[in-house]
Amino acid sequence: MDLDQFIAAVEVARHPELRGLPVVVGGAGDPTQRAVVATASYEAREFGITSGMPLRTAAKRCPEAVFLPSDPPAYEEVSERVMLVLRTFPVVVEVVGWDEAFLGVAESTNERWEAPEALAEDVRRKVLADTGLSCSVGIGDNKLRAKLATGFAKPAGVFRLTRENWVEVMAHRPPDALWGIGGRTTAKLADLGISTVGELAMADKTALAERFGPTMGPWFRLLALGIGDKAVEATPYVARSRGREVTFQQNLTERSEIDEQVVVLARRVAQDVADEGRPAVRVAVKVRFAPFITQTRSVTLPVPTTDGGEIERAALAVLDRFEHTRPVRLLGVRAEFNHP
DNA sequence: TCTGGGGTCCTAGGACCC
DNA sequence: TCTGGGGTCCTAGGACCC
Repeated sequence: MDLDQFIAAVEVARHPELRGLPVVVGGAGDPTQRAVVATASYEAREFGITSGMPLRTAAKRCPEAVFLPSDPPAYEEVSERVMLVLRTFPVVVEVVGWDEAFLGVAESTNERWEAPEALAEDVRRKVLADTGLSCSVGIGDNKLRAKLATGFAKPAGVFRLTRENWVEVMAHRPPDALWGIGGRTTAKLADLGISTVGELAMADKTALAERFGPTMGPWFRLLALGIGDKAVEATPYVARSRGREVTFQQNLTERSEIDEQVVVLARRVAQDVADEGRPAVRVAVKVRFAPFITQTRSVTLPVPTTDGGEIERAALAVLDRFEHTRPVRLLGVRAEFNHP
């Protein structure tokens, strides 16, 4: 299940007068600031506005669009309501993000599998009735195919992608149509003479391993064959890390100011670590220098800790290891936990 | 089109150890 | 004399996803 234009839909739901207008949500809602589009309404997408695009660009494409600030707590709350609706069905629910979840239905034990479309439509109807939000449902014989199917189901529809129609639907598409292959890998594959999912499915395993490593190479081929996990897990997920980062509207040039901001971030991270109740084993600092040069440095703590002072000191020590020669555009601090 | 913030996982080289 | 083999940990960066 994937909610349609989720963030924009939440905003339109609480500002009904915006229905039918191009709505763009992102940053502080000010298109002159450094920020990107979180979600654009379908009306805004008509103007070529897409997620991840700088707000400034979006404003150029559609000056009359309504720009709204991003309000994560509001989206979190609505998301939780949707997930509660999903849990009223006889399915295993695995939450993937604010706007997505896998619904696990056992083929052999659930008569609904005979007509998964009927279940899918029930889900769509109940989500809409109980939350006012439109969603799309993809049906698949594994998670990869179900996930990709939601894309073909959009907006407000249902689509079934299984072993039966995989080749017909996917073989002619570029590799980045797959979930887990992006633009970078698609470009590298093109260098190997592979430009479609069908070609990737038939590619030489050894050649892929040589180019992309022993895990990724063969995995890409499996993706192209439509092979993937079937297990839908309801168990709450355990974080591997917690981080905070901020892009400054004006680059920082004073070292004292940079130190101050790292302390602010480290204290927030320390609070998150304390809330998590598990000790941090490693602290990483990210610096994006002007114009857009991103570097990270990190340290394994001598002793795992939840102590804010320790995390703060570690972050400052790591910050000191960068070569500070350019203005700073972004700072980030991240704490890592031991694997659960 | 001057490019957010929150994450995850993989890779590869060097250190270090036996 | 001119160089083992395996394993683990640490670190930086890349790629991807929502």
